[in-house]
Amino acid sequence: MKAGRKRRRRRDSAATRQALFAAGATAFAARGFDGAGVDEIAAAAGVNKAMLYYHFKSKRGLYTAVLADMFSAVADRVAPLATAPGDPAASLEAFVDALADACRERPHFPAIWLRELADEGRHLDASVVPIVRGILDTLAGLLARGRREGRFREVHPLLVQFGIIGPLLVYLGSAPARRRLLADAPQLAAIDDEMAFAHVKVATLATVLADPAGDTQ
Amino acid sequence: MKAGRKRRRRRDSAATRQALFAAGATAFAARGFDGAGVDEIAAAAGVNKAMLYYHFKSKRGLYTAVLADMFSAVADRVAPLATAPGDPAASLEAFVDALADACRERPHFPAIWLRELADEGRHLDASVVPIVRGILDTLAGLLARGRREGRFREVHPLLVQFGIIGPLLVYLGSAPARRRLLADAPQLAAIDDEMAFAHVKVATLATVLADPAGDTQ
DNA sequence: GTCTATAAATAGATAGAC
DNA sequence: GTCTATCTATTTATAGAC
Repeated sequence: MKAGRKRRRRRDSAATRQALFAAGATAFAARGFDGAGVDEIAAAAGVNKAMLYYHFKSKRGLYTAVLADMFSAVADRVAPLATAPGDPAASLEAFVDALADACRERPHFPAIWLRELADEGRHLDASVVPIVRGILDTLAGLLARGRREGRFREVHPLLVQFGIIGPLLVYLGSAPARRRLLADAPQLAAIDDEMAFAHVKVATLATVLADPAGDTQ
Repeated sequence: MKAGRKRRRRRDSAATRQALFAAGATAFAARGFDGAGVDEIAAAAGVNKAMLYYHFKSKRGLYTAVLADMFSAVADRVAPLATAPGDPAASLEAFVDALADACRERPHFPAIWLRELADEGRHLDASVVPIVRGILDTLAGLLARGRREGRFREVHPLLVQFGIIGPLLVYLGSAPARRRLLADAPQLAAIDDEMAFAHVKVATLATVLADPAGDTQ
């Protein structure tokens, strides 16, 4: 009975933390770090505001937890691709899929990343920086492998990175804005997710694949 | 003398307004609508805070003025491209250049647009919506022309739009963040603007150009 | 048109009871 | 672990003198 009570308490605590996390992620995506208020976050989570400070220490602490979860998810997925066997082009497509999957599981992901890019890293905790950096290093490794194997041209990793996340984040992150702006043009607003991902892959491969003729420049 | 005084007063007033506009654009780009404070904006402009309300009515009024200037500049530049004579592919590259030029003249442009995309249109005044819409319509017209002439495949205008502005805004808008995150890897951080624009053009054309063989699917 | 002073509201954060 | 009540700082905005 004592143990039972303990277990229940622990589960409730984890549920509270999880509710705050989810509400925070949603609020930060929709309104940004400065726009989201701790009052609304707590209200949306259905818990008291003081709980936010108990579980995450501060508004910034909650934000950092959301960011770490986001970027870790991507980093874990893409890590194997830098040294994976097989066609580098397939690995590059898998890199796009990994990003797309992480975004699908976390609807708050694209908007938060878009804001973070514009934010001069002001809200980016030092603990998250290496994670983001790891993602870029993985892509650079993948591109180097493709080049060693003669499949890829020499391209700047950041340009490839931006060529992928740019359209992806803008497409997924602007969905709410699109619904407002294009409410009167449904045929314009209608896009299929898979079509968008395929588009990104075509565009990306076109910039990195070596000329079939064989010259690398 | 009376006229002279009048003229001088008018010029000073315009200068005040212009200083507020510039300071506001910079602050909104760096910190977002909610993150930027009217106090800092006025201080950065070197004028009194009350002047902001006199000239722009509210913080939101200033923000709307900045947005209208941004999107009007793009809309004006691209407008002729929908019906321009000549190769549609060249027009599409000119579309990219028009965006790039507007960003070059307005360093605040990319970051503000990035934030706006994530913002569910919350800070987008109704007067600005048709301007943004016009840009998209121009691109749709350009793509339709290219398809009529057999040069382009059938592609969703929004995908092309996102394929262009995504990398472009992310590349240009993340410059401050990049300087922070990649301070220790200058060879990674070093990108030439022209290289980035060329990259975007290659990626875009690859997704819209019809197969040279002639089949449109 | 420009400034000073201040109102009015809201923000993030904490102390302490339970 | 959770809630109530509150503190303090900051924010947008305005009234009124010059």
